[in-house]
Amino acid sequence: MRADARRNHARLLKVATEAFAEHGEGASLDDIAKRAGVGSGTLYRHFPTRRALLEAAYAARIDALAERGEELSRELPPGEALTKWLHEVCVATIQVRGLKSLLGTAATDTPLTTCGTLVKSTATTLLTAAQSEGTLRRDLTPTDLLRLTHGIATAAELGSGEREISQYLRLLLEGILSGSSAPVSPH
Amino acid sequence: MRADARRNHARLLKVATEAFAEHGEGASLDDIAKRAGVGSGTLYRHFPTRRALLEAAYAARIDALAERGEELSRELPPGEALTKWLHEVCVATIQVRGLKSLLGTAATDTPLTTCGTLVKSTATTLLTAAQSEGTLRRDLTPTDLLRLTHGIATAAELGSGEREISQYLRLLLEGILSGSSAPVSPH
DNA sequence: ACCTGAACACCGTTCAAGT
DNA sequence: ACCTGAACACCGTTCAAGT
Repeated sequence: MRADARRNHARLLKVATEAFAEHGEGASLDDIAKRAGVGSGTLYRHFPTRRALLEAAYAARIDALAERGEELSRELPPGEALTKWLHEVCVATIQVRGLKSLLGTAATDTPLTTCGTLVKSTATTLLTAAQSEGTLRRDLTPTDLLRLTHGIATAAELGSGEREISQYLRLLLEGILSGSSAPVSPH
Repeated sequence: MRADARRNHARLLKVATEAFAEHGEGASLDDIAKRAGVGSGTLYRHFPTRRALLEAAYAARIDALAERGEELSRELPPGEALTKWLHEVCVATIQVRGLKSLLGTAATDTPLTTCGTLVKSTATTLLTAAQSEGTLRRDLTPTDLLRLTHGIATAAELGSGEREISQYLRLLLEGILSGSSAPVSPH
């Protein structure tokens, strides 16, 4: 890669991260190119689709989230590790604008993106451990778990945001019908 | 209202309903105006915002959903009525393109739209009945319930769609942690 | 090999002119 | 009182021309 190409790539990534954080995943691509000081064509050369740019901009974030999951699985009992990680995934989904749809792509049976594969792999680790321990239903796949977590984040987002995450996640974990006990709390 | 104004209003509503069904809530407003045979200004005169048009187009649908809830509350035991209604809300959320964001507005403490108020009122009826009966947690407000249902629909939408609704709704009702029993099935 | 920016198609919204 | 449609601002995407 030529020197100026590499520099443009880096600047685009930096500006894009800021733009997505500020305006969400719908941020103007033209504006990103302008702010990075390159022609719009250059943006499309480096990142042919909005998704590609979004992915590149948040790759580090996603990596950290996956790494954090592995860390928790080493440090805590399976049930607690899973609960805590799901909580952090929800927080990231809401708090980091533009991350939401990206995490949504992880919730498919065969994730098409690198970050999707990574997140799903972490979910699998935490889920199987909790299932072996006996604190999680066996009829639940990693895909189901990620979808439901995405749903909980969406539900919490309809409210004031983070405040509802703990509550709604606990409700998913315990069920909303009467008669269930409360084996694990999400905080 | 002048005769031509009333005719335009009706045509816009008809075309808009079709357009939203076909292209989702982001359907082109300009296209709607063209297909209705009116100038774009006329559309804005009748429906100043996209939301207003969306609401008008789906008002009948929402009314039917609320009415259906009242009907279920008369015909079935509270727990079953609630479960069945939530299932139907999820189906409508996914199946009827453009309805999703509209139902989202019902999930606030003080809904701003007529249809939001209606849906929330139905949710309240079903929820309080189930709580009185003792089959639903007491620490759950109608707003929470609608938000969680919206979340479940979103989760199911990440999959193939309707197929997952029953499963995910049951998981919310029963909880995903081990040790819970299954008092009510959503079908 | 890479970049630029004009050009094109599209969309939402407004408003002066018309009836 | 209501409608029309040109006009404006904006956006995504492509591509001929440049270096």
